[in-house]
Amino acid sequence: MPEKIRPVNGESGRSGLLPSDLVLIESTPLFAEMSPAAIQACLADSRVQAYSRNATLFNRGDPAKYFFIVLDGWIKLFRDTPDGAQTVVGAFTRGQPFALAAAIRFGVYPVNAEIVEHSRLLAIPAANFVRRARENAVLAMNINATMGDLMQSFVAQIERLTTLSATERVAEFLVSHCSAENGPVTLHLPHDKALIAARLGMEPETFSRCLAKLRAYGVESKGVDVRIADVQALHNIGADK
Amino acid sequence: MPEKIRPVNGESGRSGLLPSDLVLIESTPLFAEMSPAAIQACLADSRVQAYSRNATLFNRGDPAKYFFIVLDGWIKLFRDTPDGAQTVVGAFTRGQPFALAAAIRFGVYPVNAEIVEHSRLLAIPAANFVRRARENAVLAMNINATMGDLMQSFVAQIERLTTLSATERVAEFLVSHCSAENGPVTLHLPHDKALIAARLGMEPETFSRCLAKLRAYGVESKGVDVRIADVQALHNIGADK
DNA sequence: CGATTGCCTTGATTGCAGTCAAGGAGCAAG
DNA sequence: CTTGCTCCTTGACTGCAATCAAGGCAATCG
Repeated sequence: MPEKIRPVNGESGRSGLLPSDLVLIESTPLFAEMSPAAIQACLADSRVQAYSRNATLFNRGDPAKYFFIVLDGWIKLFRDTPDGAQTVVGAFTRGQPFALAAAIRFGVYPVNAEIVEHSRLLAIPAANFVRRARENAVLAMNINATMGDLMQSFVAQIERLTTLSATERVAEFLVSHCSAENGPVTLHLPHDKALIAARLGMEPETFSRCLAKLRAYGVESKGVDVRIADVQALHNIGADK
Repeated sequence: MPEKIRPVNGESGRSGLLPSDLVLIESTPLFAEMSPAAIQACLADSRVQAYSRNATLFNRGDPAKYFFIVLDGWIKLFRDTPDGAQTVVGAFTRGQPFALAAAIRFGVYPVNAEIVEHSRLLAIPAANFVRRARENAVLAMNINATMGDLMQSFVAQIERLTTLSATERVAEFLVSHCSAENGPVTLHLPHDKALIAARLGMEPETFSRCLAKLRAYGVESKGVDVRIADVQALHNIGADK
C-alpha cells in the first residue's frame, strides 16, 4: 500500500470485512449477476481501511492503484484551484464505489479524495480487478454501467449549475433527498452544510440564505434536521419562480 | 431505423463508408488494439447517415438503439429546461463517438442531439456491438477508456463552471484550442459563437463581452478567426486575475 | 463553570453576468 | 442596388451571489 493510505486502527486484510459488508458489496450494481465466488475473486488482496475525519485518501496525480467501495461514512472528491478554492465534484457513501475509472485505466487520480466523516472503505487493487474484468464479460459490462450512472449524474450536475439559481439548486437537493414524493417529510442532512454548499456550487453563506428563503415555502431547518411541509410544493419552485 | 433518423441524401448501408472513414474509425481509441476484421464485425449493420444543419438526431427519452461516430461535421448534446433554455453538455466532431454509454446500457438517451453543421455520422446498432463487447475483452476495456475520458471532461467542465469567471472560461477555451503552447497563434473557432457560449455556460452577449475584454490581453477576433498574440500570457489570466 | 473553538447565520456592499433593447456587419436573394 | 435575414456587438439596467465582517449558538475542554 502507498504511504498515503494508513488505517486508523490496526486492522488490515480481509479480516476487516464484516458479514454485513459482504451483503452490501454483493448488492452493488458493480457485482450484479455475479456469483459469490466470482466476487470473492475480484476482491483478492483488497483491504478494509478505517479513516478518521479530514484524512486524505489520495491526491490528484497519485497513481491510481486502487479503487474503493464505501462500507461506512462519507468521502468527497474535489479539485483544488490555484487560488485555494476547491470544487467538490462528488460525495460518496455506503455502498458506492468511486475512483473506478481512474484505477481501471491504470492512470492517475484526476481528483483529490478526503474523508468527510469517520469511514470504513474497501480498497480494491486495480491490477487484479482489471485482470478479472478481462476474463468476465459480465463484470466488464457492470463496470460500464457503473461509470454510465456516474456520467449521468455529472450531466445532471452541469445542467443544474448552468440553469438553476442557488435557491432552486438547494430546493432540488432537498427534494432529491426526501423519501416521499409529496406531503410533509423530515430529513436530516447527510453532512456539513458547508459541504452541501460546495456540492451545489455555492458559498456556505449563500446556502444559509437559500434555506432562509425556502422558509416561505414550508422548509424549517434546525441544525442538520430539516422539516418540509410539502415536498410537492418544493418540487414546483423551479416552475413558478 | 427509427423514424427520427432520416438521411439527407439517399445513401444508406455500408456503401457510404469512404476509405478515409475507415482509417478514421480504426484510429479511434474505441477500437484500439483491434484487428480490422474484429472492427468490421463490430460495425455490422452500421450505416452512414448524412444530416443537414439543425436536424434532430434524437431526443432525450428516445430508446438508445444506436450510438454514433462523427465522420464529418459537428453535433451537440444538450438538455432542455422547462422554461425553454437549453444546456449544452457536449459537442462532438470528426472521429469522436457519442451516446455510447446510453446505447450500451440499452437505456434511453439522457440528452438531445442536434446537428450543428452538415454532418456525416456512422450509426452503430447497440445490440450487435454489445454482443461483440461481451466476447471481446479488449473492446470492453476500450469502451471503459472512452467513457472514462468523457467523464474526465465532465469533471473539468464542472470545475470550470464553478471556479472560473466567464472571461477566464473563454480564455481557457481559446488556449485549449490552440495548436501551440506559447507565442502567437491564429485559430478559427470550431462553430457558432452562440454555441461556444452555451458550451461555456454563458449567454452569447457575455461571450462577446469577454472576447472584447481579452483584447487587452492580445486577442483579436474577426468573425470566426481569432489571433492570439501570446498564448502563454492568455494561459496565465486565471492566475493573475 | 467559563472560555474557546467550530459552525452557522445575518448584514452590508460590490461586482459579475443575465436581460432587454438597439444597432451594425455580412450574406443571399431578388 | 436594395431588401431581408442572421449573427454578432454594444449599451443600459437589474439582480443574484460572492465577499467582507460581525455576531449567535452549541459542543468541547481546561
